[in-house]
Amino acid sequence: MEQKLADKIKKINEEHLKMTDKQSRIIEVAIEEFSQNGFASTSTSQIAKKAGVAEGTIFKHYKNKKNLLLSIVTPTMTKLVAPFVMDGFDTVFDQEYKTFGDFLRAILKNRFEFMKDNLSILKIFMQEISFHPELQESYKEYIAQPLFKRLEDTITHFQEKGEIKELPVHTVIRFTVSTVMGLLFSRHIVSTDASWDDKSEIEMTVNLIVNGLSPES
Amino acid sequence: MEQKLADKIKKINEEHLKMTDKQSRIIEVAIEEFSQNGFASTSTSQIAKKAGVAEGTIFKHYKNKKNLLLSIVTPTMTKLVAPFVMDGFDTVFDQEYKTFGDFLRAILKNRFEFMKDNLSILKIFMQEISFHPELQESYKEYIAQPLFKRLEDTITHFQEKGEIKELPVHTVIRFTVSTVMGLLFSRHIVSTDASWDDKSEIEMTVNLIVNGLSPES
Amino acid sequence: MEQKLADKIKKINEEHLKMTDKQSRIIEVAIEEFSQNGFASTSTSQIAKKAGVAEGTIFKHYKNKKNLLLSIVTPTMTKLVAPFVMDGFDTVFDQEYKTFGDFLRAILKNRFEFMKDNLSILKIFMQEISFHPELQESYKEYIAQPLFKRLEDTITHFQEKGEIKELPVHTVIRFTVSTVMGLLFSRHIVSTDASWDDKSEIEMTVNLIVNGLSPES
Amino acid sequence: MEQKLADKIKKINEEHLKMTDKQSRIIEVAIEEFSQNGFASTSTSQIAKKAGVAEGTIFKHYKNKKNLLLSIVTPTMTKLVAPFVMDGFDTVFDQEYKTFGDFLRAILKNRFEFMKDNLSILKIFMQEISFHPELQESYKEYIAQPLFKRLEDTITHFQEKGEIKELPVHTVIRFTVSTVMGLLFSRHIVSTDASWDDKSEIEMTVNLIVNGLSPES
DNA sequence: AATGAATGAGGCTTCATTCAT
DNA sequence: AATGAATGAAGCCTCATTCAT
Repeated sequence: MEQKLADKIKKINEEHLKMTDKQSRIIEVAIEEFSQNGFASTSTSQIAKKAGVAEGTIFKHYKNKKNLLLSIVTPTMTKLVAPFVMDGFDTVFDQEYKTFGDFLRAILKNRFEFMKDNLSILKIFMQEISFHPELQESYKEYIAQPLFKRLEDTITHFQEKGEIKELPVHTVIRFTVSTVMGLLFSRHIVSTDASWDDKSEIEMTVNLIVNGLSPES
Repeated sequence: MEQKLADKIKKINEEHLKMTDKQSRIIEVAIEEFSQNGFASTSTSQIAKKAGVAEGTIFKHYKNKKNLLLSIVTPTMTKLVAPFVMDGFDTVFDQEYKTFGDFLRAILKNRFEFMKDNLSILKIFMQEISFHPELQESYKEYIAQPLFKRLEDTITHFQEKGEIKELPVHTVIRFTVSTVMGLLFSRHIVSTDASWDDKSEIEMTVNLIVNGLSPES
Repeated sequence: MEQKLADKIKKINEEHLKMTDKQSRIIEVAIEEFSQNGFASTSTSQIAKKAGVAEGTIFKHYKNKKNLLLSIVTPTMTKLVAPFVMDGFDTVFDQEYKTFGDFLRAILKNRFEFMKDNLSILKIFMQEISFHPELQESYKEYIAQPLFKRLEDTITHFQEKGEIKELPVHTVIRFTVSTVMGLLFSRHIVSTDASWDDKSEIEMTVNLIVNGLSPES
Repeated sequence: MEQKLADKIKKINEEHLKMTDKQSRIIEVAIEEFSQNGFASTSTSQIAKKAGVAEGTIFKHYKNKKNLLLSIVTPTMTKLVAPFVMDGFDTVFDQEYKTFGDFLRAILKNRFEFMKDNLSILKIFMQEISFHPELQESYKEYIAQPLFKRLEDTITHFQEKGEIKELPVHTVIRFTVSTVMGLLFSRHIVSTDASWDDKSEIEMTVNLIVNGLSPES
C-alpha cells in the first residue's frame, strides 16, 4: 500500500510539471474560489472567467467539475500524511524520540508550515468530505488508517515505557488529535490575534497533552 | 444582552406554536436535506416535494432560501448556549461546583443530549458559517462572546483557587473546548463504534483536561 | 347612446358611495402603483400590502386583476368626455362661443384641472390601451367617437363662418388635438419647469392653433 | 459629445456585424413581441421559442431581460437623431434652408421613412421610457438635449430673420414638436385610413405650423 | 491545446387566484 | 366583508457540459 501511495505522489508531481499555463491558472483559481464560496456555490464559468480561460478549456483538462475538485484535494491530502508513511523511515523515526512530547513537537513542526501553505485546500477538504464518497474512501485509505496505525503504535510504545496512562488507545488518540487540531484551527482559521507566538503556543499545547496523559495523577 | 437573548428565545417558541402543519414539515425536511446534502446542493423543489407541499408554500413562510436556513440554524444555536447565560442562574451555577472537573462534568451532561437531538442542525451550522456573514454575526453575538466570557470567569476563578495552571486564559479555553469538541465529534459524528460508553468517555475526557491543566507538573 | 353613458356615470357614482373603506384603499393604491410601475409590473400582493388589506380581499371585490384595471380606468375616461356629450347641453354650448378660439379656451379651462387630478389614471390608460381590447372598445365608443363628432361639428361650423381654413376636417382635428395634447403633456407629465404660467401658456397655445388654421395666409 | 455619439453608433454597427445568426433572430423576435405585448408581458421563454433558440442562449448574449431591451432600444433612438448632430453637417444644414418651412419639410422627409422602419422600436421606447431610468438617461443625453439645442438655434435664427413670432423658444418647440408628432402618430400608429396621402399631409402640417408661428397676426 | 456559442435541465422566486375559516 | 394559507404555473436566470472550429 505504501508503494502504491508513493507511486501516486510521484505521478502527481510529474503531472504537475506537465501542466500548461492555463491549467495551472485553472487550479489556482479553483482552489481560491472553492475555499471561499464552497464547491457547490462556485461555478465553472466563474472559474474560467477569473482564470482568463474559455469555459470549454476547463473540461478539456478535467472531465467533470467533481473531477476538478478531486484533482485538487486528493494529492494534497495524501501529501499531508506522506512523512508518516514513508517507507523504511518509520522505524528509525520513533527511535529518534525519547518522549511522547518530543514526538509531538517534531510532528507539529514538521506539518505546521505545510498546513499553512495548504490551508485553502484543507478547508475545501473538510467542507466537502461528507458529500463525496470518493473523498471519504481515499481519506480512510490514505489518511485515517495510516495515521491511526502510526499513532496507535507510537502510543502503545510510550504506554509500555510508562509515559502514558493506560487508557484505551482510541481515547488517547482522540484527545491528542483534537487538541492538536484545536491549535491548528485557532492558529490558521479562526485567529484574528495579532499577539500570537507559534513557538510558545506549540510548547504549551504539547505540555497540556503530555500532562493530561501523564500516569502520575 | 441576556434579556435580549431571553426575549429572542421566547419569541422563537411563540413562533413555533403559530406554525402551520405544512410549515413544520418544511422545516423538518429542510433540516434533513441541508445536513445531508449541504445547503447549496439542496433545492427548494426537493424540499417541497419531500414535505408534500407546493414549492410556493416555502416562500410564503420564508422569503428566501437563505432565510429558511437562518430560521433553522439561528434559534438552535442560541438555545445551545442559553443555559450559560440565563439570568441569575449564572452565579448560583459556579458556586455549586467545587472543582473545575465538576463544572465540566455538569456542562457536558447538560448539553450532551441537546447536541444529540440537534445534531443535524449543528452540522448545518458548521458547514455554512463560513459562507454566511449573518450566521457569523449572530454566532459572535449570541454564542462566542457569552460562552467565552463565562469560561473566562470560571477559569480565572479556578486559577485563583490554584486548581488551574497559570496559562493564558485563551490557551486554556482552546484546550478545553477542543477536547470537549473532540469528544462530541467522535461520539456523534464520526462514531461507528458499537462499544462506546458515554459515562466512562465523559469521565476520561474530563480527567484528561483536569490533569492537563493541573498546576502540579 | 348618450343616455347609456349618463346611466353608466350615475351607476359609477353610486358604486363609489357603496365602497367600503378597504375597497377605496385598494383603488387608491392600485392607481398609484399601476401608474408608477405599469399594470403588468404591479402585483396584486403589492397592492394588498400597501393598502393594508389581505390578498384575498382584492379578489372579493374584483374578480380579476384586469377587472381591477378596468374598474379604475373606464369610469374616469368616460367622465373626461362627459361635458362634451351631456344631453341638451350640447347645442347651447357652441352657441355660447363666438370664435373657435373661445371654444378652445373654454374647453381647456374646463378640462385642465380634471386632467391634473386624474393624471395617474390617464397615464395608466395611455400605457394600457394598446394591450387591452376592452379598453380600446370603450375608448372608441365613449371617447373617440363622441369627441370626434363634437369636434367635427364645431369645426365645420367655424369653417362655414369662414374662421377656419378649408382643410380636411380630420387634418384640423389632428392639428388641434395634438397641439392641445402637447400642452397638457408638457404641463403635467414632462414639466420640470418652475416658471410655468398656465394662463399665458394656454393663451399662446390657443393663438398658435387659431393662427395656424386662419384662412388669411 | 458629438464625437462620442458617432463612436457609439460606429460601435453599434460593428457589433451588429459580429452577431450570430441566433442572436439576430433573438433581437428580431424580441422587437416584435415587446412592441406587441409590452416588455413586462413578454417572457423570455416566449422569445426563445419563437426565435427557435434555447432560452439560455438569450442570456449568453444579453445578461438580463432588461439588457436585451436596452440593446434594442438605445441604438435605434440614437440613430434617430444622428442626422441632427452629425459633425460639420450642422452649419451647412441650416444655411441650406431659406425658410423655417423648408427646414421642417426637409426634416420630415428625412426621418419619415426611418420612423416607419423602426416603428416597433419607437413604440417600445415610448411604452418603456417611464419605467427605466437608464432609458431616460440616454434619452436626455442623446436625444432631448441635442434635439432641443438644434431646434433652439434654428428657431432663434428664424426669429431673428423675422419669420417666427417672438414667443418663448420652448413654447415654439413644444408647438412644433407636438404637431409633427401628431402627424407621425396618426400616420403610423393610429392610422386605419386607406386614403392617406403622405405628401399632402406633410405639406398641410408644415403650413399649419408655419402659419401658427407667423408674426403677421 | 483552446475557444466560445449553444444547450436544456433545473434553480430560486413571484404571481394571480382559490378556499376554508 | 375579510382573511391569509396554499397552490402550481410560469418567470428569469444559472449551470455544467458539448461540439464545431
